[in-house]
Amino acid sequence: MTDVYDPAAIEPKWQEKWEADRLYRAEVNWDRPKFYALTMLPYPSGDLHMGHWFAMTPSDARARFMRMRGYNVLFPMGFDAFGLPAENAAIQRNIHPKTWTYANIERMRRQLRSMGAMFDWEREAVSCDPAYYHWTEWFFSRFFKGDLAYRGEGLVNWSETLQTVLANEQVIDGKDERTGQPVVQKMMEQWFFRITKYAEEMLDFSPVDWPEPVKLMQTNWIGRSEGARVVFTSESGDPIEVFTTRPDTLWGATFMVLAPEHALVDKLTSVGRRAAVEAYRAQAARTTEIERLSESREKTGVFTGGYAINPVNGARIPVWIADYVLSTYGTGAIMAVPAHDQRDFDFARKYSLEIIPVIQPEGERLDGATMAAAYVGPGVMVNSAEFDGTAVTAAKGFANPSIAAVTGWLAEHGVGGQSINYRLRDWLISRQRYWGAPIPALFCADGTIEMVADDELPVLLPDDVEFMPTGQSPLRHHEGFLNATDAEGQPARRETDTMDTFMCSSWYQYRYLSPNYDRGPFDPEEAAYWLPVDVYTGGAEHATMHLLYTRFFTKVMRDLGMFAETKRAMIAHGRDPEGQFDEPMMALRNQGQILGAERKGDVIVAYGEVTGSKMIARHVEVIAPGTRPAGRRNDEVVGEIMKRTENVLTIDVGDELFTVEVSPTAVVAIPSIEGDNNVNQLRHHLEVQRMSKSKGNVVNPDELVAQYGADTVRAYLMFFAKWDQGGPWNYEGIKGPQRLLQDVWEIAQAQYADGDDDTASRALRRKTHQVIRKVTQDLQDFSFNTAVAAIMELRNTVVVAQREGRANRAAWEEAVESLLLLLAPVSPYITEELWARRGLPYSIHHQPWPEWDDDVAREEMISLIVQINGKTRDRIDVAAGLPDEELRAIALASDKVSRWLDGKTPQRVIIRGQLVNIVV
RNA sequence: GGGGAUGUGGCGGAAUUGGCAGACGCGCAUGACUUAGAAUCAUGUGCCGCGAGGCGUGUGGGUUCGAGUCCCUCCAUCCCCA
Repeated sequence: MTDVYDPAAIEPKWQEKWEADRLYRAEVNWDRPKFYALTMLPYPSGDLHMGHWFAMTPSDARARFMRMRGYNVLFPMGFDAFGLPAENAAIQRNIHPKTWTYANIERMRRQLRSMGAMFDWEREAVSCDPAYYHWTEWFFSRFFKGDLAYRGEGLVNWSETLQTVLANEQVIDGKDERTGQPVVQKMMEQWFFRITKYAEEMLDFSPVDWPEPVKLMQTNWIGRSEGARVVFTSESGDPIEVFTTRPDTLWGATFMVLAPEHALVDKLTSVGRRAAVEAYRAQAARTTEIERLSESREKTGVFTGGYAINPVNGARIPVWIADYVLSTYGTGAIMAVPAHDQRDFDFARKYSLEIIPVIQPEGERLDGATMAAAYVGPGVMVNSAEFDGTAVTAAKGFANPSIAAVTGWLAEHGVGGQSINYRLRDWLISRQRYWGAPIPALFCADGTIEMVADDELPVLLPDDVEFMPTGQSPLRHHEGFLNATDAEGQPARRETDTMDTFMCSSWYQYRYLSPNYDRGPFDPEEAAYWLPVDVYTGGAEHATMHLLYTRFFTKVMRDLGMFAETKRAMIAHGRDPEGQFDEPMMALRNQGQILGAERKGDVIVAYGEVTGSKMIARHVEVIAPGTRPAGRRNDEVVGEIMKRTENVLTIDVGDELFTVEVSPTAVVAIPSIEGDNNVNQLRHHLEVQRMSKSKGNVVNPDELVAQYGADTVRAYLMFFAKWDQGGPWNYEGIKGPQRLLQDVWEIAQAQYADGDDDTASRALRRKTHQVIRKVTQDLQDFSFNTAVAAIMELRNTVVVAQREGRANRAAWEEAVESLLLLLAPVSPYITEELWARRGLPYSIHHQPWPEWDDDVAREEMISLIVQINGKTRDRIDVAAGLPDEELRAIALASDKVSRWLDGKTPQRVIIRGQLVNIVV
């Protein structure tokens, strides 16, 4: 007798029992091997969506798998709780960011619990909690004292009308996303972290097991290039330093280009050119960096009227400014060699500047007047004085003899030398926002900057703040916050910028170790056991920024001696601390993104009056697609709804998008929905794209969980797509995992009549052991979809075995219990329930992972594949393990083979495993 | 624009080192059970062809006894950009 499978009854029951029993409490135990499994913490946006489940439940299954394999597993969870959306909510809906954030956290905690994950909630960390940001501030202070934090000039998005700084994500097409006000790029003094100091070390991935694409992206992001510094001189004697990867082309430098923001521009600009230069600088300020770097965009620039002297040959060359040179990259100035650099070439052609080839390819003569493109290949140096004839190879950097030779010459003559440049720039940490960790800096009356004393940390965010509709940080007007006293007791002004939230998420893996610890960011005793993170899971979209920042953070912590006590504790427990603090996460695995589903919009016919560029509709009717051609006339519009905002529709009428406003009294007719219809029931088109609240295509897992149970949703998420790729969401296939669990529910409680067929028993055991092997390897490799598929295969085999009843009871019991154990990490509730119902000891999640025996798993028969010229012509069942000669004889004896050979003699016979290929 | 990825049935996807293309699942079809539907069960299901057979992993080419897998070309889609 089995009752029906009712997840709504069993899931809450076990959830409560597990919590009461502290089943997932992870405690230091030096007698057991540790495993720190970490998954990226969510931003508390309000509701957990399918993307969170897709990221977290497979990570949880993996952590559970490791636990069953004997590891003491730490799998914590928390919230990355500072950030812009909370502040937007405050501005738009007049809710305090703190209220909004904590309400969301509370909601998401409940949703996270329903997942059935083995999170140790006693280790939860919330980054906006003063107990947390106390240490974020403390880190900042330490970084400052270690000369890793400094004040510098950085570009910000400045809105002149709002008098405020906007975040990059608030700026779209050079305008404020919310108000449409224009945004300009403005230099402003801000805080930076010296991440570039670690550029070289961060290029070394040898200690970590990370995906190749992530390592490649970080390597490109850091962008190391070898070259030379060269000091040019302006006519007034000011040095202008440039970095070049091609010092061997110095003799071909025919002009210089400075960034429009370069400090020397004013001084170099001649009286006659001043107006043009100023106009150009204003225009450049309106251009984003991405646009400026775009290679497809036409290069523009203006001549300053000034000249510089090339140090290698004394040539007098004109100095231009152009926005393709960035002040934040390199030295903000370049030497232009149009003959051998395509950007410089385009620029020179456009403005009729001189082009002098200095590298001659073999068997070809370049002519500056007629070249169609810059020459960037190998050759020999020419027109370069004593270096004429030096070989130029395709090698980059100092491995190229021409580059090495000229670089050495520059150093000898005191006009430059070897230099390594990185694309990576220092980390701009300042945010002109309220809802972030305060920067614990004081601006003293004498102009110096000091850090708030440790015993006065944390600098608390004041609660009594008013939010301006402009988005300006309320801290700037909060007298109580602004006014402070420095170490000498003199009045000082507090820093009102807060920290980038990437700062909070750069060290949370340490806070989880001891979220309530108050003598430091983490407890060294906990750290000595758990560190480093063994496997980190999260989205590939964080490949560069977050993962680069957190690596930098750990390296700084190591160099500032913050792990000293942890090392002592490690040694005391007999663990070697060597190499444990060079990297935060030893292994990394990425999941892909769940994209919002594509959906067609309703096709409608709207009748009404056209006023100006839109129609006010009196009647809107949904029609079957294709029944009427899209288009518009004076009083009638036909087309698909692309967008709907309240009662305003954007209709695709074929060749353009047209706006239809549905009047409040209009009749809306939707045949597929019974009764009276209203405008809100009209469906608009959705593209396949990232799920996000602003796009309105978020799939809420709560409803699915209510309908199918968390176990089924978990199994489906692991099954429906490749984990590392993700894909557009659809729940069409959820019936598969639902049937799996339904079948397991019945199998595990079925009465089994003992059988006595040895062959059947062996076959059942063989499948059981093959599946144990497959699931073990797949979970090891994060291949969740194939692991679930293998479990389904075992289910299929067991269902047939039950119907046939020929295998013996031992084989049956082994198959059924293995099935439950293999499924336990995927679907923890149902397996716990069935384990208990079978009278087995609590908890299934404390059981050891099943082992397989290769001998039991070995096939007895194989299907021999017989190919002729690589095409399969026959399949013959033969015993496994026959020698090649025998396989060859069997294959050649096949009727089908002789028919295909048609009397011809085989030239070659290739035998590989169970395949025989006959070449004719 | 730069960087990173991905293209396999109607759909999601599977396929150690180059070696049976399409595991597993959804969907669909036919049948069984049922007053009916849902659920369940059985069988089938890459495409063309009555069949023998042919064709098939985005496109076009190449290497090989043999290519989804390796090399070159082009096309399409997605993600990230301080």
